[in-house]
Amino acid sequence: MKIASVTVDVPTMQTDRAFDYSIPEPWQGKILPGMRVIVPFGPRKVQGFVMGIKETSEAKKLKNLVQPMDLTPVLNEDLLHMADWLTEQTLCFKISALQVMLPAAMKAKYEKKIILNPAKREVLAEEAAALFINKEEVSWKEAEEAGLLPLLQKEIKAGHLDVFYSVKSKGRKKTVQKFYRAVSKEKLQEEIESLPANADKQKAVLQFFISAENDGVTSKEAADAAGASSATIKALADKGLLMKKQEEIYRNPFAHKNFKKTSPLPLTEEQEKAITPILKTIEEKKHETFLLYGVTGSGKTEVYLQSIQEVYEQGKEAIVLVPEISLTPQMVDRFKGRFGNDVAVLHSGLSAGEKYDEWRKIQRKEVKVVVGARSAIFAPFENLGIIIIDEEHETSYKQEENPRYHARDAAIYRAKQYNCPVILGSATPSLETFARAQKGVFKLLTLSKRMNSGRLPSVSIVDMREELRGGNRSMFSEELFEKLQDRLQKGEQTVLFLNRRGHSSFIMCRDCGYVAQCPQCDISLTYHRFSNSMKCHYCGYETGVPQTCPECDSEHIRYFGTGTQKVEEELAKLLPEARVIRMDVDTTSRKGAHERLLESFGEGHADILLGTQMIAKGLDFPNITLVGVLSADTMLHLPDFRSAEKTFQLLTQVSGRAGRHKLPGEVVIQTYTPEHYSIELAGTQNYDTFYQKEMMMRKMGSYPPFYYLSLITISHEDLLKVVGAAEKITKFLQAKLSPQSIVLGPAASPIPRINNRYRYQCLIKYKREPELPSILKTILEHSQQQKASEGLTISIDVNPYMMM
DNA sequence: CGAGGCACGTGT
DNA sequence: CACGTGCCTCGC
Repeated sequence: MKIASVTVDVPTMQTDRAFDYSIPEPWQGKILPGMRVIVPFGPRKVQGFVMGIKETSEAKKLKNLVQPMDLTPVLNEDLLHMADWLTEQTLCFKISALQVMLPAAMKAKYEKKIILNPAKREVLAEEAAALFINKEEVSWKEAEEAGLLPLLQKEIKAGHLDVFYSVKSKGRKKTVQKFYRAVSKEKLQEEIESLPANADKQKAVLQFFISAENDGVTSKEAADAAGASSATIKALADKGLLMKKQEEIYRNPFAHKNFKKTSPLPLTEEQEKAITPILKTIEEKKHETFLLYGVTGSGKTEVYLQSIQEVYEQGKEAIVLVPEISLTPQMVDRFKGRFGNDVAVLHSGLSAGEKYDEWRKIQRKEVKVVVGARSAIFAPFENLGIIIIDEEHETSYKQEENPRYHARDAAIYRAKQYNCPVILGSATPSLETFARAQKGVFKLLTLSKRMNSGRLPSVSIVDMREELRGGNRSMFSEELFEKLQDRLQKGEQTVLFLNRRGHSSFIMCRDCGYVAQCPQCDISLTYHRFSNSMKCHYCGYETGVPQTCPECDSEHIRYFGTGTQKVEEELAKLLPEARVIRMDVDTTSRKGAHERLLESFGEGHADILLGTQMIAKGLDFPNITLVGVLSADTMLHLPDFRSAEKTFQLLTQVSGRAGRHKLPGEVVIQTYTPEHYSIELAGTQNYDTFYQKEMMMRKMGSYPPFYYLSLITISHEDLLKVVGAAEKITKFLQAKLSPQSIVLGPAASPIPRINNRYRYQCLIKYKREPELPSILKTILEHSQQQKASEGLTISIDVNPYMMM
């Protein structure tokens, strides 16, 4: 056992395989699969993952691996298998699959340095020597910026300098210095007595260390307790009476919070009925996927908690996935409240270091439950007992970069590895999931009643075209405005929801219809009030706001697309007495801002909560009795076959925020297309009818769940080259695929140009196409050669969610 | 991805 | 024929 087979951190097609390295003597037997190692690769050093250990190698000459980066494997065997599966499923590089499973802090940090050979300091050219005054190494970048590279290169050749490559992990473990008694308590007592009379500070500190239950305190803690300063502590340490030790600690993002311990609630009859088959599966150690289909407020979370309880009592672990956007403090509280310190939380609000720490808690088996966003599905547990995906229909479970995986598929794969159940929970399941439940692939569990005897809110749909005809040009319909006033009087709370996805704010000339466009992408520029500029969301292009129309010189420039700020202003005009909290990217970008705003609203410091998607989920306050949706149809017109489904889901979610407790709730949905079935049916909260109707539409369009999709996007600076390549690919596919499959395109992408690159796409619809992965791989391999020679980029998304 | 090699071009 | 610029190939 002395050869390690290693996947290197070089994401290209040619290096997407294992490379063999011999393991030098001191590491033999200590290098294990799943460890990160540093290996020489070509002239430099890179990070790699040990995939396996073997005796022999095909390779002619082996290099030694430099050293391991970990003491124990960071990926267990099951995760290594999962990486193979991910690679196959999403057609990504093995290295990308491995990296996505680890916190970003564990990615490699590369540094290239120039080291001085000390014996040669004297013979260096003057300019080069200037760089090495008082030091023996200079970063490559520094040398480059000084414009000294050609000179230094000569010196390197002459052997006066050396190039050195270093590989480090980005993340740092946080440590703290703690002080301990260096001698016995008795000795300390003696010391106190022998100290001069005026040294009362030192005496107090020593007294503290004598009486302290367990020593091992930070300098600040000791100083505060004894009323001394850190200098005193240091003096005592220098005398050899105290000793200091550097200890590793976890960053604790929840340090300031106390979690109220909760115990299992009595289940309703419905919940009882739903949980029974889950518990049975856990007991029998079988894999099964459940769809927990429960209306908003029906108590799905309690079913999750009690299912986890069962797993927990068996000594097994649980993963709970939650959409990033609803990983709110309220949600975290519920899990921490039940399972206390046995819960790790992974979400984007944490710093890289905090995420790393939470991850290490999991790896060291210090926690049993992980609550996190998409990538938490890769939590390094080894004895998984259950996986839960809340809000199963959320599109954020699909990763939009490589590896383009869907957490739902990953969850099912992992659950099969451990013979444990998956619970998919939603009030508005994705069509794919519900169809599978109907077919019996998933087991359907239903919760049809609200807890707290809350009734579903009554919903009224307002036709904004009528309002306009009636002379109301404001963004509030008469009905919504009256209800707003009413709540204000009663002291009840309102949530106003602004759906901005699709349309963002843009500016348009009212005389000639000119809309500011990005010069590099075929998309309108978005108006950013904060910086008073126009920005492109795709390439980052930024320009000033035109005062007059560049086309016709008109001064009638109008700002379109109601942003939250604009609504806020209008509210201030119409209802000056109302206290409004606005939640959008601007007000929540600071760490913890999201939490503070919600808390403040929950405590009744405001009458109206105004926001974008981020307030659609999870929000659960008893005093909310009115929900207003200002423009329900903005995303209905996106070029996406899921737009009706997304609209229905969003409206249903938002409506579910009202009347969750004693007070009955009302919902007002404003729209320009009240006749659309997704809006009409969201109004009556009728998922089943929506499902039927939408399934018909999908069947007619040959879309999922009737067909699978794969999307190929081709991009290049030259439009002709793109079209040419896209046509070739389409022809190739048509020739290779079975006649039952449909190949659409090539057609320009919905955003035909991004960053000066034209984009064409080709969509494959298929029911059964076992050869497709290998066909797609061929296309990718072929494109690799083209990429070098022509600069073509081809990306493939299996089961895409974004058609852009 | 990033280095070193090599096939060209320019300038002498 | 020395040296610079850009493309191609290779990496255990």
